[in-house]
Amino acid sequence: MQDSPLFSFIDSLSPIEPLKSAYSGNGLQAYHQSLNVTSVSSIFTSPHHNAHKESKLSKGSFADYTENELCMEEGTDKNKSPTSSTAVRLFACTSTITRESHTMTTCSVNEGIVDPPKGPNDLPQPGRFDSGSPDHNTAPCHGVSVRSDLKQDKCPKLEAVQTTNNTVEKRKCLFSTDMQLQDGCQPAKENNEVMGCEWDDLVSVTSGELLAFDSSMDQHHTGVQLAVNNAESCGYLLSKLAGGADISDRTHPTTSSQAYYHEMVVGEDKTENGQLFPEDKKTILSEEIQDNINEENACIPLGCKVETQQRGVRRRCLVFEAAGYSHRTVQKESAGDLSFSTCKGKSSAQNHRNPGKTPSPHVFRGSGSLDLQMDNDDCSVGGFLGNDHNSSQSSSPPKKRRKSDNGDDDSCKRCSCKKSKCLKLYCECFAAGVYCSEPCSCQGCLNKPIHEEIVLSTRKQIEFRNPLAFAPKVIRMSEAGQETQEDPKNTPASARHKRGCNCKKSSCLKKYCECYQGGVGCSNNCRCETCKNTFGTRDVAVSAENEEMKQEGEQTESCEKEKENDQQKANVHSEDHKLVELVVPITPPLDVSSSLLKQPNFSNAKPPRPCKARSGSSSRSSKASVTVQSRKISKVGDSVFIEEMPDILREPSSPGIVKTCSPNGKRVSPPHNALSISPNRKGGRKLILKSIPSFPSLVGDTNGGSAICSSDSTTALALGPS
DNA sequence: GAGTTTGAAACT
DNA sequence: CAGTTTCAAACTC
Repeated sequence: MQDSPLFSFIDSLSPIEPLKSAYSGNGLQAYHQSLNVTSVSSIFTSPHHNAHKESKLSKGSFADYTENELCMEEGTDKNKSPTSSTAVRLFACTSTITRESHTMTTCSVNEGIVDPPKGPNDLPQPGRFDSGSPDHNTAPCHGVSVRSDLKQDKCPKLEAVQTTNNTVEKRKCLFSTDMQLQDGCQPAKENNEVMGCEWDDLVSVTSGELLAFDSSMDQHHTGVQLAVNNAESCGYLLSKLAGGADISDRTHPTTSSQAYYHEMVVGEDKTENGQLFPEDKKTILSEEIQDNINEENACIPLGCKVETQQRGVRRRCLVFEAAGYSHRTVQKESAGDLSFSTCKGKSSAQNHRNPGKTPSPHVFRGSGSLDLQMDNDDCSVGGFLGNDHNSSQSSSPPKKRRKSDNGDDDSCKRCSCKKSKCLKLYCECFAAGVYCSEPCSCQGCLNKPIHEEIVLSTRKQIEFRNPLAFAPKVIRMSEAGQETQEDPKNTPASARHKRGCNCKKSSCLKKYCECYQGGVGCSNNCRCETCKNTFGTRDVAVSAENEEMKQEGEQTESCEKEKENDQQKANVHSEDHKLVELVVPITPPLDVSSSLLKQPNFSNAKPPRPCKARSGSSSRSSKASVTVQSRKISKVGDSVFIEEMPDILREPSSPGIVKTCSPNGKRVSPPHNALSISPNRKGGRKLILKSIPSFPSLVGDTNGGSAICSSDSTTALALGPS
C-alpha cells in the first residue's frame, strides 16, 4: 500500500501532520474543548449505549472511519475553517486509534506516555447524537459514541505516536489494515468534507452527514460499510430524535442499518472485540476497550473511563434498583471517585453489574439503548433508549444489563414473561431496551436479536402510542447536588418520578410504587393514596405546589384573585404548608421534573449551573421546597429556569425534549435518554433509568479528578447521560 | 417455589 | 378519556 501512487500522493498532501502536531500537547485539550462547546447534546448519548455492541461497532467502524477520515484529512483542503480542523482532529484521533490498533508497539508506548483525557470535556461528540434518547437512547450513536470515546482515549496516544513516529508509517499501518482505503479515499473525502466542514453541524445534524458519509463509503468498502451503517443508525436515531423524520427518511437506509444491526447482533459474539480488527488491534484494544466493553460502559477511553464507570454505575442504579440505593452508590462513587475511575474497568466490575455471571443484556439498537443501559446505566437516561429516536433502530444490540434489585447485586434478574412474549412494557427487558438473555425465564420470548424486526416494530408501536413509554421514569438531579455540594441525602428529593404513581395500597412504600422504586419522592403528578413515600410524600409536594402558587400570587398583582384561591388551597394543607414554609427558604433545589412539566420550551442551552442553595435540607423538606422552588422559578422566568435546567432539557423543541406534560397530565420524562436519559428505558416495574445519565460538563472543565466529579455533578444538573 | 398482591400497561 | 382487563414484578408464606 505504501508504495502505491495514491499513498504517495496522500503523503504529499498530508495536512495530517500539522493536525497531529497540533493535537499533541494542547491539541487534545483543544479537541475536547471544541467538543465540549459543540456538544451539549451529545451528552445524552453514551450512557445508553451498550458497550458491547458499541465496542464492536467502534472497532469496526473505527477502522473504517479512520481510513476515511484519514483520506479526508489528506485530501481535503487545508483551508478549512477552524471547525473543520476540529473535525479533522477528531478524525485524526480516530485514525490514530486505528493506527494504534495496527501497531501494537506504538499503542503500548503511547499509553504509558499520555494520560487519557478526563472529565466531561471529553465528551464524545457522537454522544450528542443520542441526546435525544432518554434512554434508550442509546443506540443511535453507539458506533459514533464509541468511536468518540475511543478517540478521546486514543487521541493522546495519537499525539505521542505522531510525535515519535512517522506519520507515513502510521498511515501505512492504517492502510495495511484496510486495503479499501485507497478506493475509499475519494469518496471518503466527500464525506469527510461534510464531516470536517462543520463539526458542530455534524454533531447536531450528524445523522444526515453521517448518512452521506455512509452512502459514499459503503459503495466502495465493505469494511467501511459496517462503520457506515453504524453511522447511519446513529444518524437515523438522531434524526428521529431531532424529530426529523426527514433526515432519517432520506438519509437513512433501512437496509444499511439493518445490516449493521445484523452484523452487530448476529455477529455479536463472534465479533466481539475484534472481529473487525486485526489481531494487533485486539491486543491493543483489549485492555482498555475491552474492559470498558465488558462493563458495558464500554467504549470509553481510558481518559474517559472514569466518567464512564461512573456512568455505568448510575446506569445500574437507574436500572432496576431502588433509586435510593443507586443514588447512594453513585454518590459514593462520585465522591470517591476518580481513583476508582482510574482503574480500568475493574472497578467497574464492582459497580457494574456483571460479575460475569449474567450476560450483559443486548440493547436494542434503536432503543433505548439505554441500557446501557442496562444494567449499567442507570440513568440512562437514558436511557436510552429514547423514545422515538431511541426506539428506532439505532441502538446497537448490546448485551443486557444486569439488574440490581435493591442495590443488591443479585441483580441480574431478568424477566419471566409468559404471555407478553417479552414485547410489552410488562417485560423488564423489553422496557429496558434490551434483549432477553439467559437469565430470563421468559416463555415464548420474541425479544431477541433474531426477532429484531419484530422487536423494533413493536417498540415503535408502543412508542407511537406513548412516546414516553421508554423514557426514563425518574429524573434525578442528585448528582447536581454533588456539584453544588448538596447534601447527598437530599438527592431523592431532587428527583421525581415523571409520570407519577398511582399506588393505593402500597402507600408508596414498596417497590410496587415506581416512585419509591426509583428512589424519588412522590409529586403532585402522582395520584397515589395514603402516600408515605419515604423519599417524599405527595402531600408535601402538593402543599408545596400550593405554597408556590400562593407566593406566586403574591408576586403577581394581576392575579390577585387567583392568589386568593391559591391561598385557600394552600390553607387546606396548612400543616404541609408549615413544613414547606420552613423548608423553602432553606432548600431551593430544583424539581426538574416539575419544572420540565411546566417548561415546555427549553431553548438554549446554557451550561448547566449548579442549583442554588440546596444544601442542608432533609430529603423530605427538600422535596417540598424543591417543588416549590422549581415551580417558582419556572414561573418566574424561563431564563432562570433554563439556567438550571440540564442542557438536555433545554434543548429546543427537539423531539428529544421532554414534553412537560403527558396527555394524562402525568409527568413525563424527557425522551432523552436519558436518556436517555435513557434509553432505556423504562423497565416495566423496574425503572430502568432511575436517573438521567450525566453528561460531561459543557463548560469544559478539564480538571482531572475534579473534572470527573464536576462532570458528575454537572450531569446531574444536565440530566444527560453522559 | 408457589401463591398472592399490587399497580402499571394494555385494552375496550 | 375512563373503566376494565391483562400482565408480570413484588411480595408473602
